This record gives sequence, structure tokens and C-alpha cells, in this order.
Amino acid sequence: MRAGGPGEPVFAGSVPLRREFFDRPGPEVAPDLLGRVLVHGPVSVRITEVEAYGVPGEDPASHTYRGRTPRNAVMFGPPGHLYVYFTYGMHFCANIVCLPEGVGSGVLLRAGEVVSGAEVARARRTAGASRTVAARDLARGPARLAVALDFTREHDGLDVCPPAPADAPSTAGLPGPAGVLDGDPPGAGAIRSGPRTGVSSARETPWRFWIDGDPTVSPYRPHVPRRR
DNA sequence: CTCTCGATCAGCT
DNA sequence: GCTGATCGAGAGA
Repeated sequence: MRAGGPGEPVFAGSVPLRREFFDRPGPEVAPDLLGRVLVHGPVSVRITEVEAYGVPGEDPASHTYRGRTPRNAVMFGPPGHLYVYFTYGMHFCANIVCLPEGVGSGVLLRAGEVVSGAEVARARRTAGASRTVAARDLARGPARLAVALDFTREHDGLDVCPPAPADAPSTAGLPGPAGVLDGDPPGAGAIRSGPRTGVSSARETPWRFWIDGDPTVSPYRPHVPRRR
């Protein structure tokens, strides 16, 4: 199946995930996202590491914990859209929204393997810097992944699901610039889980999921509160 | 309004 | 292993 428009890479046998896939709690969707292929224009990434964020009021680590705000509004929208946020004064990170409109849950895309458009991704990752980036590091980490796929403020709310089958003009390709292909998910035995990274609360909640042994899984340690 | 610190990363020791 | 960069969301006064 074609991944993009004419001239775009083709992933044989791959079909876009439909919106119903994301109409479940983040912690349920998260492990199922591993091995899927996220496409945005010329760059595609095979997802190798994710983190789930729960519903408002129940997950203190979630941006939606205290309810809807202008920043997190997309998280309360329909499933299958990107929630892109700015953090640390310099980085963007991207989530895929889960659960129906009105409920704020999602999955943070933490790392992946660039499977097409590596040259474009590398150019983005090295722009304005005299530095080389190894292939495995192109999308190894949530902010790096956002750069590789060119997810910024303007992509907050971007739909990554195809239209309903009845509305689809054909079964070929993605309808828009972005989408998630079913790819080749790992077996349950290859999936590991543990506490979320960079999260100071709910450390006991094992909502980080990754593909065991994959070199593109991010190397970062759990966050320690900084002092001033 | 002021203040804190974050779902991070790169560069350096 | 440690730290600076850089800014805006959200909490509290």
C-alpha cells in the first residue's frame, strides 16, 4: 500500500490505522502502537517507544490532569489527532489523542526508527549545527522524533487518521500528509514496559512501553527535579 | 503580577 | 556523569 502521494515511499502490505484504533484509553493503545509506521510527508518512522497518559483527574502526570486549557484543548478533541506541545523553552513533543471527544487521554511518541526520508530527517536534525547524527539517533527521543518528522506548533491538532471507509475515494494511500500505517507490530513477548520517563509523579505506573532490544529506544534516565 | 520548573537535549568533563 | 539553554503554562499572591 502506498504511504503518501505520487513519488512517496511505499510500504508493502501496510494499511492506515483507522480512528477506532485510538478510541480507547491511552494505556491500552500505547503498546499496540509499537511497530506501527508514522508517516508525515517524506519522512516515516517505525514507532519503538511510547508513553501513555490517562484521563483527567486520575493521572497527575498528564497535561490534562487539571482539566481543559488552551494548550491541551486538542487532547479533549476527537481521537486520532496530534497533540503537539512546547517544553523546556525549546522542544516540541507529539502525542496521539485517544478516547472520544470530551476526554483527555493520549500517547506520547517517545522514539522510533526512521524507515524512509532519512536524508530529509537528517537535514532537519543537523540544521544550523556542525554535527553528525547516527541513523539510530534520528528519532531517538520525543523531541528528536518531533524534529525528524517536522512536528511543531502548527501541527497541533493534525488528523492522522483516514476518513471513514464510506467517505474514502479509494483504498490506496493516505488521504492527507500524515497517518499511521499498521506496519509489523512486535509480538507481545517483545514488548517491555516500565515507569514513565521525566515524570515526577505516578512513578509506580508502568505506562512506558518499548520494543525490547531495539537500538532506537531512547537512552534517557528518569527525571530528577532540578534545584535552583 | 511574579515565580517555578518542566512528558528534553547537546555538549562537555 | 553534569549542566546550561530558553520560554511559556499554570499556580499562587
